Amino acid sequence: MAKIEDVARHAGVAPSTVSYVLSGKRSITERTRQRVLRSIEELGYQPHAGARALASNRSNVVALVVPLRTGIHVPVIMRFATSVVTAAREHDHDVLLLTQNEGVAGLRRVAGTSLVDAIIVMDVELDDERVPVLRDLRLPAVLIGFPAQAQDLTCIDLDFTAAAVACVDHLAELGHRRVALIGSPPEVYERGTGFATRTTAGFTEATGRHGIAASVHPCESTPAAAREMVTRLLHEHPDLTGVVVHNEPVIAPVLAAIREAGRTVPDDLSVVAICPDDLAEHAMPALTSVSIPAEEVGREAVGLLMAKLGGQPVPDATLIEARLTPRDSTGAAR
Amino acid sequence: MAKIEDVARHAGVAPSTVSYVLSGKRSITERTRQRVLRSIEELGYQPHAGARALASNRSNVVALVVPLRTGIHVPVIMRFATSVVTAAREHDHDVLLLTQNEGVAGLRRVAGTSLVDAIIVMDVELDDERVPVLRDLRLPAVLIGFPAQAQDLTCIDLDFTAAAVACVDHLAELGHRRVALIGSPPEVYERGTGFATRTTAGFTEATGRHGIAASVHPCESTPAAAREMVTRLLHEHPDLTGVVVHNEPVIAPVLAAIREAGRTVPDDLSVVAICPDDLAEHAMPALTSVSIPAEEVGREAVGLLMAKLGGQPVPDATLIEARLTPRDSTGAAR
DNA sequence: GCCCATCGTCGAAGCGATTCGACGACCGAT
DNA sequence: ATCGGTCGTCGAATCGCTTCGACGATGGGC
Repeated sequence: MAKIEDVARHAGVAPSTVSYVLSGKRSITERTRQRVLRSIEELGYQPHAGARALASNRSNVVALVVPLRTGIHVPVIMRFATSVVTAAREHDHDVLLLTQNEGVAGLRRVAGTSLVDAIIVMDVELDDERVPVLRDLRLPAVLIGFPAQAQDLTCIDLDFTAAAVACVDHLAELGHRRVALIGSPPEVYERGTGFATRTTAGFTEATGRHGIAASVHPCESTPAAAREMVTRLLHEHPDLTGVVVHNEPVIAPVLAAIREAGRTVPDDLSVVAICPDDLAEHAMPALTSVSIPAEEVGREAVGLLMAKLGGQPVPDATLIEARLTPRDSTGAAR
Repeated sequence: MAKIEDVARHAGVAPSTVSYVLSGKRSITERTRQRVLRSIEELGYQPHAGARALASNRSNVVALVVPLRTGIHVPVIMRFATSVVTAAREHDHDVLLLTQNEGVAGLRRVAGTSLVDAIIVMDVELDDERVPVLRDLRLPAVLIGFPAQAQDLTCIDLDFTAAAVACVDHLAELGHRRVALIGSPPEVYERGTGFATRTTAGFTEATGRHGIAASVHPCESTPAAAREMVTRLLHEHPDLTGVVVHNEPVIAPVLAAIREAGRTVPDDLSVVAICPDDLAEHAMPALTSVSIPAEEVGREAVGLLMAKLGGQPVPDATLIEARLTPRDSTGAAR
C-alpha cells in the first residue's frame, strides 16, 4: 500500500504538499498540483482512513440509527437509508449502520471512540431516550422525526400534519361529509411516535374546520385486521364516503375488503393514502395519495448534517412539503 | 476526552500496560488489572478508533454491501442487514453500509483506505463483477449467495435447491401430478441471480424425479402480473393442483386471484411458498412454506468472517438447511 | 531600488493508540 | 549460593496523515 511519503518522493515534493493538494487547504501551483495528482494516480495511492482520522480529528463517517421496531414499514426505511448513504457519499462521507439493539450505548460508543463525526437518527419518538444523550454528546446530529422537546435539535420530516390536511381538504372539496382515518398500529401511537400523532392532529383539525364527521382508527398491519376494520367502519357509519389510509401494509387488504363488501372505489367510497408513490401507483385502482418523500428527507438530512459539520447555522425544524397526487381512487361524494 | 496516557497516569502504570489490560495480549497481575479497569471506568476512557486502527492495522469495521436492485424483497434484505449488525457487534465490530450505487469502486475505496477489515456482499449474481475485485482485494470476504466461479471464495446462503425440492416432495407426497413454480421477476433470472436459478434447478430435478408435470414461470412483482399469471395457469393447465411461489410480493395477490377464480386453497389448489415465516403465517390461509432464515444466514456470515479474520480455515460453501413448515395451504390432490 | 505582503513549499511536531524488546524481580533447580 | 527462566511492567518506536510555523521567492507600492 502506497503511503503519502511514497507519493511525495515520486512527485519530488514534501508529504505536506501532497496533503495540501488533496485537501485544498493551501494554494498549490497548478504545475506541482498536476505532478502530484499524476503520482497519486500512478501509485494508486489511497490515504489511510485511520491515520487521517487520527491527525485531522475527523473520521468522515456518519452514524445512521435505523429502527427495528414493529409497526413501521420496512421498504420506506430502506429508502431512507439508501438515500442517506448516497447523499453522504456525495459529501465524501461513509455511513455506519447502527440498530436500535444497542440503544443509547451504541451512540455513546461511536461518539466516544471518535468513530463517527455525526449522527442521524430515524424513527424518533415523542419522548425519546436518545434525545438527552444526543444533547450531551455534542456531536452534530439530525433527527428524522420530531420529539416533544425539539429545542436546539435539528429535526426533519415530511409535514405529516399538512399531509393529513391535504387529504381531508381533497375529500372535502369533493363533497364528502363523513371520513375516517385508518392509521398506524396501536403500538405506534402508544410509543408516541411523532408522525402518527401529527397525522392525527392534521386530520382532526381539517375535518373540524370543514365541519366533516370524522373518526380515527389505529389498525394492526395485517390483512385480517384491515378486513375487520373495513367491515366495522362500513357497518357503524353507513354515511361514510371517504377514507384516509396511513398504514402501508394494509392498503391492499383495505381495498380488497372494500371490494368484497360490494362497494366500488371511488364510486361508493373514496380512498386517499399517505404512502410511497410506487405503492399508490400499483394499487387497484391507482390511489390518490400524498407520497412519502424518503429520498428527499434522507438527502436533506445529510445536507443539514454537513452544514452543521461545516459550522454553518441550520434551522431547528425542517418540514418537507406534502404533495397530494390525484389518481383514480377519489371522486365526488355520492 | 480521556486518553490512554491519562488512564495510565491515573492508575500509576505505563500506557502500554493499559493497552495490554484492554487487549489481554500479555498477562497482567490481577491487582493492577483491577486498578487499571477502575481508572478506565472513572475517567470514562474510550480508545480513539482512528488511533487504534492506525497502530493495530485493524479498524474493527466490516463493510456490508446491500443491493438496491429491483425485484428483490426489501424486508428480507433488512433482516439480513440487522442480523449482520447484531452479530458483528457481538464480535466487537461495526458495520459500514455500502450500496450498489458506488459499485466496485466502493469496494476498492473502503479496502484501499483500510476503512474496513472485511466485506460481506449480498445478492451475488452468477457472473458478478465484484467477484474478481474481491479476489484481488485480499481482504476477507463472505458472499451471501453463490456466483458461478465460487472457488476460493467463502459463500453462504439458504439451500434454495433443497428448498424447492422440499416443496415438490411435499406436493408429490400429497399426490399432486401437475405443479407450477411462480418465480422471481424475469430481470432477476436475466441477471443470473443465483438463488432464482438454484430454485428452478431444484424444482426441475424434483418434479422430474417424481415424474410430475411441471412448468416454471417468472413473474413480475406486481398484483396485476400475479393475477394474470394465475388466470393463465388455470386456463392453460386445467389439471394443475399444486403451486410453488417464490416471490414474496405476489404471494397475497396470487391467493386473491385464486379465490377470485372460484378455486379454494387447499381444496382445489395447494400452495407452497418460499418466503419469510411471518409472511406465510399472515396469509389467508396460512401457507405451508420453506422459510428464509435471514437471521441465521447473517449471523453465520459474520461468524465465517471472524474466523477468517482470525486466520482460521473456513469452508468455501455453506448451505443453510431448508426447512418446510406445513400449514393450511396444502392438502391431498383432488 | 527598497520594503513588506503574499504565495508556494518544506520540515517537524503532533494525533492516540499498539507492539516489541528489555529489564528487574522472583521462583525453583542445581 | 548461583544460575536460568518466567512473569509483569516499562519505554520507545511506530503506524500514516494533518497542520502549523518558517522561509525563500516573487511582486506591487512607494
